[in-house]
Amino acid sequence: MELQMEDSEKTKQIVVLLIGPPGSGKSTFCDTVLRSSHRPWSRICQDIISNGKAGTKAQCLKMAINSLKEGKSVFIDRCNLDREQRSEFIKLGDHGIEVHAVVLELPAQVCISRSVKRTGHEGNLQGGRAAAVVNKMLQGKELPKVNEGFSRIMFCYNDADVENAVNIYNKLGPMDTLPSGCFGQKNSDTKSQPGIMKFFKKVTALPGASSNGATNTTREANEKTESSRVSPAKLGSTDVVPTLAFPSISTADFQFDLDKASDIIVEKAEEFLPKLGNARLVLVDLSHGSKILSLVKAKASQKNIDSERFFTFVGDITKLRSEGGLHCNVIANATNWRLKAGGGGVNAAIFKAAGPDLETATRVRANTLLPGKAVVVPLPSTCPLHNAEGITHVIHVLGPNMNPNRPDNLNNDYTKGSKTLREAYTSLFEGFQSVVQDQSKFPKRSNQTTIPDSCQNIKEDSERNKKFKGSQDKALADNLESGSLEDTRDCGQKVSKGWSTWALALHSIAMHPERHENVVLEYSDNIVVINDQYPKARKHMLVLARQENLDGLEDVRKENLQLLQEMHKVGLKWVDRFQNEDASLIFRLGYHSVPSMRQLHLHVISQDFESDSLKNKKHWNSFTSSFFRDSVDVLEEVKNQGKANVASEDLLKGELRCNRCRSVHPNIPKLKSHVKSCRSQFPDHLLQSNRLLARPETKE
DNA sequence: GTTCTAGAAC
DNA sequence: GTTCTAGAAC
Repeated sequence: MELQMEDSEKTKQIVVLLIGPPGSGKSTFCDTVLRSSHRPWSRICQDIISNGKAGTKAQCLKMAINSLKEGKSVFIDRCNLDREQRSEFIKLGDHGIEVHAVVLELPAQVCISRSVKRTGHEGNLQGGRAAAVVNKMLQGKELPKVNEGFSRIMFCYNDADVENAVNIYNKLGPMDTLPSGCFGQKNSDTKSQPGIMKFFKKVTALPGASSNGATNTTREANEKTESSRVSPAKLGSTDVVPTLAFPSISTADFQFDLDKASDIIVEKAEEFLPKLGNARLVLVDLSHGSKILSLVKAKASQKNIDSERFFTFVGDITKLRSEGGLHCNVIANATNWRLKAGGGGVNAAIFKAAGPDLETATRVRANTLLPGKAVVVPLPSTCPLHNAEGITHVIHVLGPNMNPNRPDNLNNDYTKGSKTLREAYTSLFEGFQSVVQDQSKFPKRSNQTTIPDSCQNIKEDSERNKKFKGSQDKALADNLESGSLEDTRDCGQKVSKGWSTWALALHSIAMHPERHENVVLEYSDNIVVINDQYPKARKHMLVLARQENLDGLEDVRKENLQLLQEMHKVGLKWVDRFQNEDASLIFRLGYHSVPSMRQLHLHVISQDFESDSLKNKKHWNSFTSSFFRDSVDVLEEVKNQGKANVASEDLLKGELRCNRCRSVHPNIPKLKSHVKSCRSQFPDHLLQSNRLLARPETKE
């Protein structure tokens, strides 16, 4: 007891090994503790230790030693399922440092389904593979024992146990220690498993612990559990939750009233949380004494807003993960109307930390920003913020200017100011919402990669390289392969990597229709209309979008809706023209799920498919399977869910079916001869919603 | 995206 | 033998 008292006077570092399979909630555990603990922690996660990618055990050990030297306690966030895997980390405890284990023994099904569902995990375990991996790992599992060298082991079997454990470490101050022993284990092959509730009684009864923080900690944790205000499954539902970190808009330079601003922040957070799934919003400020943070914190708690999903955080918004242990995949930038680096505060810091990549990526999206508006900018994977902090998007947002010493201020008009600030947060949170939706449905994208995921990237790179093959010199190819260079051809504009030269033709026409008079049928500021060079039917033309960075359907977002509507309208106009010439022509308007050529283009194609250029299965299936996405459906989807669904390229390899009667044919010539004479009605699906455009008298 | 062609399918 | 496809090359 005496010893314990003495020890508690000094900082008492600990090493905590998390033990559990993928999906058991290890990362969430660490993140939650790191977020609010007063003890300096370092989370050592093998999944991201190598520049955001999976690394080795040796790297983890090295980093752990460094962190311990810096006086931090460490979480070892890797599976650590067998004794051998754990042994070297236990040795870290040789110099008076305690080594703890927290065992996340959640039902395998829970872990598997989380692993399968997860889209933002820093590791590499998505899709159905997860089940196999988790199962295999669990087979080799050895539960930790005190005699391995742990001074303390805690077992968690459900979310409530996990929450208790989190709280215990959460509240553990730098001087505090926790009682030694084995806690919470269910099937007792050890003697000391009093179960979680018994454990609390035991701890509060410990005389030596009564003066240190651990007692209070555990008691509070206990009370929290007993009052059962903890919503289940809040913890560990995914390992990395989509999180937006944002600074308070307009309250620094623009001198917006803090009290009013905090009302608006809380109001908007409350409004958006329900729309954001499990995603989190974090208000960040650099200083500990931040008034806006405390105001927001108080108001949020008054309104009973879920503090797991909306909270405040003190730290540098550009170093939240590396220095604060808080992983935010999206950060907001309180920017200036020119969307330029400089000025001061957050804007300068973010542009500086992100390097020139951010400026380039921003320029592609917008040149200026109005107060109340926001623009979402995906960070290229080359960007330091992406690599080091796991930030995939920066959302620039401009708030109202209430600073009387600055030009264009609102002259203390808070009616207008508040309206604009509300609008700013709405734009910001909507932007975040669109990112969350993208990332949950399309976790893989090379130029807009969400979370480091080496396997996906490798796969995608090789896919892209297929298109790329043979078109460039080897040096460039190698550079692209390693992801170190961006393609700077074509007007010197940066483009996402991987498009071969032939695939750029449409992009070039879209950007410079005036240079392609011979093929361009018409163009406006937003669209270019051309005949398809290799028409796959009697009439086949393309409506190209003229917007940069809109390479295909996958890139389409809500903000492009108007453009899509215009493209559709122009397509309809041409259908009308063609049908005036030949009323028997029947058309469909739509997009290829995955285009071969860069630049979003709408196909306007007659359904006869009478063409010598239609030569192979890929041609046929790209227009007649669900790989072809009808423009009407795309419009609906973008309107309702902020993006369009895209079908798998596998559909292109499917059997050859007649587009009318759906009969199967063995090869292209036979299919074509059948199609030429097939007079069956089109499938029901196409007869609905104007997917098929036919003149009334010819509609069969 | 197309062209070319080896070799599979018939 | 010819027809047709699939994959490499561009």
